[in-house]
Amino acid sequence: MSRTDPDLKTQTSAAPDAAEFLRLDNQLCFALYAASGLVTRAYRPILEPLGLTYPQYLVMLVLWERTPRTVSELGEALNLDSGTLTPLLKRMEAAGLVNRGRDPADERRVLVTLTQAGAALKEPAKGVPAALACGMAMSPEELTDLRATLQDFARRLKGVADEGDSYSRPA
Amino acid sequence: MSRTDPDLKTQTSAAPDAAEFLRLDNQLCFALYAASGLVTRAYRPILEPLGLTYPQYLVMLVLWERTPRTVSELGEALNLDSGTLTPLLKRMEAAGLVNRGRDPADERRVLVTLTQAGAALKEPAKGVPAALACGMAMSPEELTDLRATLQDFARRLKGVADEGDSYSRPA
DNA sequence: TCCAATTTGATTGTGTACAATTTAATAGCT
DNA sequence: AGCTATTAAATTGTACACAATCAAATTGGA
Repeated sequence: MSRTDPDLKTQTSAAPDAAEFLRLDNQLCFALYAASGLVTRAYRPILEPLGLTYPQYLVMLVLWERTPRTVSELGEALNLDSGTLTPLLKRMEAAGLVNRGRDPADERRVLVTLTQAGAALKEPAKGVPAALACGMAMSPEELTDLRATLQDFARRLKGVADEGDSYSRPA
Repeated sequence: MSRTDPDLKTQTSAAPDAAEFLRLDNQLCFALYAASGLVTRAYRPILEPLGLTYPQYLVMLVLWERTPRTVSELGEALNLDSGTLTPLLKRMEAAGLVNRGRDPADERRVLVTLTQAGAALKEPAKGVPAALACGMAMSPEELTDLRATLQDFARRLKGVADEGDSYSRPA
């Protein structure tokens, strides 16, 4: 018995019985969890010269599309709440990438805009996707399929999460 | 022009030009990042009654398979380093789920074992996969395909990451 | 034997993440 | 106007996550 597989339990996928079947989504969720960590890790050395972390890069992608944005708009786009975004944006402000200021029309809102340096960073950042893509070597079809599957998966999971915390729903 | 899509830029996937093509893996990586967050969120209400977070649940899955395990074995299985695992395991020790002790044969190693309470938690935890799976409603084929694709994707990404930090390689 | 290189965890510092609470401001109703 | 409910961020507290560094133990020669 020389199984040297370090994964949770990579079955031979021959004939999964009941117990194994239940383990399948554990494997799937873990695969997702692990792949996400690898994404962050893969981006790190590429983004480091730009002075960005991966979540900060995602914020910049949104801001490069259109600006200004409110904190809640960023949160909706990235699936993050203010408890995550506020300190993240403060660090980006300290780095001179963005400005934060209250919306005069509605003082509850905080408008996030790009500084000149932040806008200028778009140019060197154009090489980022290629730098990553050249390493993973997936075909456009594979990329498209996986993305579509993940988005479908995410839509279903969002449903599960919404059922879970019933108290956070309008009623 | 009434585009109300909150995503980064969900194209119509008609005829991607060069710029759009480069954006594809941004979308893919973000989809992965977002889906991973949703996994953690979906597990939260299910694991909360067991007193576990999702990473802690992953550690328990490994320990329920076989015990004892060293910290580095856990790290290899879960793709986490000691800086993450040490405090996590200490919290689990404080919660009475695991014991930690040096290996008499090699004092550098720390052996993690299950307490009675930790081992007993396996029973109620058996309902966890079903609780999650019943909500996402994916066919076994879909689950298997997505898992396989993700693992393939992860293998390639691992390659990219290893190229990135060239200083962490043996030489 | 002795000692340099390696291995293994722990520690430190920074940066996400999110639930729960708080604060401030707007909107809606009477 | 005055009051209540709602909304938007910020804050607080807890929990990952990893790079860099440190300390202790083991290993492998010379």
